[in-house]
Amino acid sequence: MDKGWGLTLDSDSLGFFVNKQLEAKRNSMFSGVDFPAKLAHHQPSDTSADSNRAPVGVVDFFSDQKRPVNDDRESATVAAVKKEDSLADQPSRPSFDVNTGLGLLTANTGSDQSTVDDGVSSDVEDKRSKIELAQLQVQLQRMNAENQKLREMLSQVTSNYSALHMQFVAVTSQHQKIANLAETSQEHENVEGKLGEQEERKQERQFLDLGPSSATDDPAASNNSSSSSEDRTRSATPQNKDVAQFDLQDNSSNFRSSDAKRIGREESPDSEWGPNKVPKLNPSTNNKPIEQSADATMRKARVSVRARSEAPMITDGCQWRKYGQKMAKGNPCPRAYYRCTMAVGCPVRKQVQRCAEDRTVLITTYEGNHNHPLPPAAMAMASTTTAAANMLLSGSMSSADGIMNPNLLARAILPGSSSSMATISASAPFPTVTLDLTNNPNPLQFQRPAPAHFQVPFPGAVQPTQPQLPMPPHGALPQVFGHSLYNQSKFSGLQLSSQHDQMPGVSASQLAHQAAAAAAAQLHQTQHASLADSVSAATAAITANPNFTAALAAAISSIIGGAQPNAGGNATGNASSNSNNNSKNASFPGN
DNA sequence: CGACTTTGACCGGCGC
DNA sequence: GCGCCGGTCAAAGTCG
Repeated sequence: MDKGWGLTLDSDSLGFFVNKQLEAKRNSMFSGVDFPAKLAHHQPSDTSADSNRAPVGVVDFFSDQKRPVNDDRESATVAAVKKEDSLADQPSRPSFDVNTGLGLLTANTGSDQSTVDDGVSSDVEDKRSKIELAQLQVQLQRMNAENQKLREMLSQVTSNYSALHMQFVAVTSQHQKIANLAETSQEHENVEGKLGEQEERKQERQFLDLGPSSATDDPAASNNSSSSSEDRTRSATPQNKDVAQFDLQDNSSNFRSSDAKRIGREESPDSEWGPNKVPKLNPSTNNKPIEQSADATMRKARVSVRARSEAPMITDGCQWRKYGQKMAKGNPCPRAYYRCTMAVGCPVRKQVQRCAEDRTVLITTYEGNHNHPLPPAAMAMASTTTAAANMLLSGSMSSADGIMNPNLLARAILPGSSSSMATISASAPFPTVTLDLTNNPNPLQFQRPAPAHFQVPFPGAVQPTQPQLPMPPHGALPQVFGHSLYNQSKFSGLQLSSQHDQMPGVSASQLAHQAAAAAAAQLHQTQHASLADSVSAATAAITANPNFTAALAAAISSIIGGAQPNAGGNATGNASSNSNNNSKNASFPGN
């Protein structure tokens, strides 16, 4: 697939369509002047046709430089045309110039220098060449304008599609939620009728435990709770109640207002993490334990990022507080537990552990959604992880019956021989999207994306029909989806236009955000037929661009703080905590 | 002194 | 029921 013209949609049908249109335009445009097809539209997989079209003596100076962005080819073509134009008046000129590619236009004119006499005929030829060149320039300009329009159209269409898709997901989720609530509510009331008040409360608590953690009837009863940490006390802050959480609390809050009143500490952030807080199934209530279990599992969606780093922790723009460290089985390196401290009661936590096989690989697992505004640097990572979680969760809806078939997903992710791009594991306790950014031997190579490693394990064959999509509180995803493709095309441009983050007016965080946007959009697109290609494109966007890689120090986590200093000081104003952590984490796993 | 890390204890789930 | 294991708590220690 042609990656040219800044459209890196790969197998995306829309991009394919647009590229085909562009190709048709180019072919028709240059058909009369015998313009080398490769120059107009480099297509490595179709060299035979190109060679037939290319005149003798033409040097395809792009054939050995498979650069990802063809905008430069356009400009190079125009430059060549202009330069040729300037040289047209010279009495003698080389048949072609390997360095400048001027020979292309020499051949394009169709004039044979060896057979053209000096004098009048030569002047006529020159004038004719000038005219043709002028026409070519006009046509090139027109083509560029049309290309730009097509890009904008593509971006707009993609944006509209993303918006519609998100609306569809939201509406479907709402419908399913209502249906589930109606069903469970009816069963619940039946149970209530049979039990005494105390037993009733117990039942409710058990039901509500599916959402937030241990709900209590009153403050006195809360003392009976097995744990009453200050975190949980803080978590009772009202802000949590309005936050779109990742958890079953939506169900609980929507269940009945009277029930909500009995919840002393609903939406405890601690409830969102850890098997200890995993919803307890109550066999007596018989509330479709399978569905609820799967539902809870979906809400435990995690995004794991594997990246090489000597630093103890990746710098992702957020502030984290370490609250525990454990030795995990099967790994000599301890696992560290961090909690987001940028806002009181933020439910986001992460685990950091070095890979047992390769201790240079740092595995960072995120879970939950921030309930507070994020700095741009953190926004990039949050957008990416949220998008990945969205991809994972909404992927369960891609099938007609709403049940995720891991095999189908596996085939979608692993089409044929490209299985090295992604794997699926069903062994993880929680649905996890694993972004493996460690296998990138040559970040300068773009044409073959670095292997993306997407693990989308689903512990059970039956998945809930409605994942509770975690909507990013920071509201980054809409923009992410809306401009993803265009942004991604920009990345390629960055690779060519600047070698060391010298893009004027573009900060590292902006680059990171753009990168995250592209990655997020690509992740989002993985719900569709072009899953593997989208994944590869997203990963390519992440890994291919060295500037981008540096900029992503605060984002996708292929960029690591500490040992690999962040580009431009990481562009994160809140990295003090992390740097502090780095300095203090002398006993960090693997160090 | 506040924020953070360390680290042993604790808790609940799960498998045998 | 017991032990293992992952995750969390919280007191003590450290640091700026």
